[in-house]
This record gives sequence, C-alpha cells and structure tokens, in this order.
Amino acid sequence: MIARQIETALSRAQVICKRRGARLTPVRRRVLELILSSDQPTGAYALLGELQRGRGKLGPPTVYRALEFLLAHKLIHKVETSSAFIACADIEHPHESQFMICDDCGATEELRDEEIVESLRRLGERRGFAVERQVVEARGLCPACRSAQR
Amino acid sequence: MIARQIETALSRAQVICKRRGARLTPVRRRVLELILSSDQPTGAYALLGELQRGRGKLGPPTVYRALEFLLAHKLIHKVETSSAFIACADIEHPHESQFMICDDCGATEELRDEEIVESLRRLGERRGFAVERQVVEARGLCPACRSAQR
DNA sequence: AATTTGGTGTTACGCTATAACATGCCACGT
DNA sequence: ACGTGGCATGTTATAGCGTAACACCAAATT
Ligand SMILES: [Zn+2]
Ligand SMILES: [Zn+2]
Ligand SMILES: [Zn+2]
Ligand SMILES: [Zn+2]
Repeated sequence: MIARQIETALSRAQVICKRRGARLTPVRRRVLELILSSDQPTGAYALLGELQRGRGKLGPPTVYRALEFLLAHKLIHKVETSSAFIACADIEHPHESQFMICDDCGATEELRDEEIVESLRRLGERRGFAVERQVVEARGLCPACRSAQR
Repeated sequence: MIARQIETALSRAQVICKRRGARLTPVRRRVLELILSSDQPTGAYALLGELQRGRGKLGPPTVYRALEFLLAHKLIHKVETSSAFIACADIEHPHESQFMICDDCGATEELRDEEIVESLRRLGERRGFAVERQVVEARGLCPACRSAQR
C-alpha cells in the first residue's frame, strides 16, 4: 500500500475507534501502520523489530498487546496457518473472512464469501455449537507461482 | 476411545500403509496409538512426554517426524488453532474436513461437509488459485459448556 | 562387499506467545 | 490541587511449538 492510502486507512481506523470509545494509541497506531505498509502478512516479531527501530528495545508483550487490540476491533486479521497478521480490507463492516495463501511466495488474499460463512455457522448450529469465530484458510499456489512452475 | 477400538483402528492403519508401500513403524504406530487414545487433540510435546515414558529421553524431531508421516498419509489431522493433532475419523477415505472446537473445554469434533469443501475450492479456482489444503475451523462453545454457562 | 535409502537418535537452536510484576499516565470525583 | 482508580505500556523471565544439521544404524539394492 502506498503512503497516501495508509494515511487514509489510519484516519478511518482512528474514527472507528473514537466512535467506540476505544483508544488508538501511538503504539497501536504504529503497529497498524506497519501492517498496512506490508502487502503480505507480517509476523509479530518482524513487527517488533520495526517498532524497536523507532523506540529502542521493547519486549514481545508490547506488540502482542497492540495486536490483541487491533484484532478485538477487527482492524486486522490473524492468518493462523502463517502465524501472521494482515490488515482488514473493510474495517467499516466487521465480518468473517477467508484467506487464500500461496505456499510458494506467501501471497495472501482476503476473500469474503457469505455462503461459506453461513454454511459453517449453520453446520455448528445444527450440532448445538455456538460459533464465535471462523478460521477458513486455503493453502496452495497463486496464479503467478502456478504458471511459473511449468 | 476404548482399547478394543484402538486396536482395530491401528490394524486398519497398518493395512492402508502396507497397501501404499509405506511403513507404519513402531514409533509411528505408537504415536498414532497415543493420539487415538485421547479423545481431544493432543500437542506434540504431550505426545513426546508419553513416548518417553516407554523409551527414555527422546528429542522433539522424533515425534514431529512421526506426525509428519501420519499427516502425509491422512491418518491424523492437525487442528491449526490448537496446534494439536487428532485422529481422523475415516482413514479409509482421505478427505478435507472441518472442525468445531470449544474454547471452554477444548472438545473438538471433526465434521465433513462437502458443500463447504466445494465452495472453498471453487472460490479459489475462480481466482486462479490452486487449493491444495483447506483449513476450516469454527471456534465457540460446545452444547455442554453452552448450557453450563447459564 | 559396497552403496544407497529410509528411519531414528541427538544436540542445538529459532520462532511464537504469555505470565507476572513494575511503572507511568490520564480522567474523574473530592 | 489532590488522591485514586483504571488503563496502557515497559520489563524480565519463561513456556510452548517447530526445525536444521549431523550421526548412526539397519534393510534393501547393486
Ligand atoms: Zn477483513
Ligand atoms: Zn505465489
Ligand atoms: Zn478425517
Ligand atoms: Zn465445551
């Protein structure tokens, strides 16, 4: 993402937080900025490394707490199979989403398919299960790597 | 699972491996047995601990290599959001499956819904993505914990 | 017999995540 | 202004998950 878009996204996040009485503090804002800057999912320790470039030595809890906040407010998603974090593509409308992850280059795309969301929710309901969170990730090869393979 | 069923499952696994020219060695068989014995997903280090009770000190690679084999042959599944391993409920028919995991008690159920499998595969295809592996996990509250909460 | 292959043992290390406690900051009621 | 309670952050230590690299051995292949 380019600088211009990042600023816009940060402003929007700021507004959303204010509306909810939540505080997008400098640390949290900076972590979100770092995640927005990368087009691929970023690991917690990579974020920590970047954070430290500005503020000297910091411990993992600092970044994990910021991540916890950003996750709670759905400003970012966690990609479970990569143990990494990615900016949400539509923070105005909290949602469940799905991810396509390339095993070759790591490219990760956020998708939204209501059919899958509903199927999974219904599947749980039928069993008396109250689904709170969905993790749906498809791993494989992206179009680019797919054609490069041959 | 009770001892009787475990033996049956192990025998079936043995047959399947032989058919494929794969070797279900003592270590691998033992790890599978441990996973079958637990009705909840088991972590690699818990398995390692059990393994050591019989064979003295062993390192993590021993158990991770066994897990790698069992996963490759679809005798077990990995529950990504728990970093734990669970026996497959139908090893005769390799498949993609989904999991319902209780955040409260850890109870984990393997489901099979072809609709979700197909939706996700098609979703990938539409984007030129070749889906090799699906991770579909729903976290929430199981029926028991749900009623216990009130 | 020599070579190859696959499985295991061993050591060491890296990455991911959290517990526990200390410190600092700010809003609020007095 | 003062104290206080709540929240965010800093700090240290440790737990949990996973793999690289190399050594060894036994069975299969030549
Ligand atoms: Zn999103
Ligand atoms: Zn790719
Ligand atoms: Zn299964
Ligand atoms: Zn439960």
